[in-house]
Amino acid sequence: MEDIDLGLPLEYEFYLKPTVEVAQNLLNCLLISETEEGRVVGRISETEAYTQDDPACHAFRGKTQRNAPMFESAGIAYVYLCYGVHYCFNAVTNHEGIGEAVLIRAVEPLVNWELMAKRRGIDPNTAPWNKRDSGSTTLRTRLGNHLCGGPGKLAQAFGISNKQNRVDLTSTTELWIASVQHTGIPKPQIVSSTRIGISAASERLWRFTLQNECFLSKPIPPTKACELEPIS
DNA sequence: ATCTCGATAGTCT
DNA sequence: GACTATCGAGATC
Repeated sequence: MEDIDLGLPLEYEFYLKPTVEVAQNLLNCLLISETEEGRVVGRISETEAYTQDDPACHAFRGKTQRNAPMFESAGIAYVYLCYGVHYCFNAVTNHEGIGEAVLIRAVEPLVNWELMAKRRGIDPNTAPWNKRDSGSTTLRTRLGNHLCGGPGKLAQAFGISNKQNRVDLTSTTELWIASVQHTGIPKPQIVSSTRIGISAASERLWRFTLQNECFLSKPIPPTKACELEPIS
């Protein structure tokens, strides 16, 4: 169970590409956290891109103490506290001096569900939502989404806090991202939608997921009715 | 399934 | 002083 192939850590150059491209390329890559408590691994299933010319980006109005890591080296972590309670984990992209990053919004738990559940304060055996229902949603999906289906949740499950701000994600010491196949996902499999909780720049469809993905922070909005085939 | 609402604290105007 | 890249509980359909 613990002996899955972790591949190789993504290199500095991976994060230098345009931020929107990096956000798409990060899908299906592995997020790995190693602490004294143990190692946890997840498969990245939802990302969002934030560029400096984007009103929704923390760096839009220039560098401040909080967003400074976004302007630093590509491939480091940018972690910040949101709503006073939750940490959000980003991978910094683009060259130094440009404030851009990719928010990791959801992962599929792969290794050490037990530790993730412990950190999330969940008892997998007695939690009330831990019941098979009559729908298509499986137990595994529901548990996975409770563990890591959202930026705040996955940060907690992976033991990420402001202590991980600026950690080098290309180094396999504490927190890193790895790719099993360096080529990434074929573009047609990628679905883009509006970013969650963002009102500015709503025309930028920079939330990225894969088709048929079930480990998500929120469902993908239904396709517009006019784009659907009529039902005969 | 979809909604509303409150908690909470750091950041920026 | 007014936000906020969220979460979970509780209400309602």
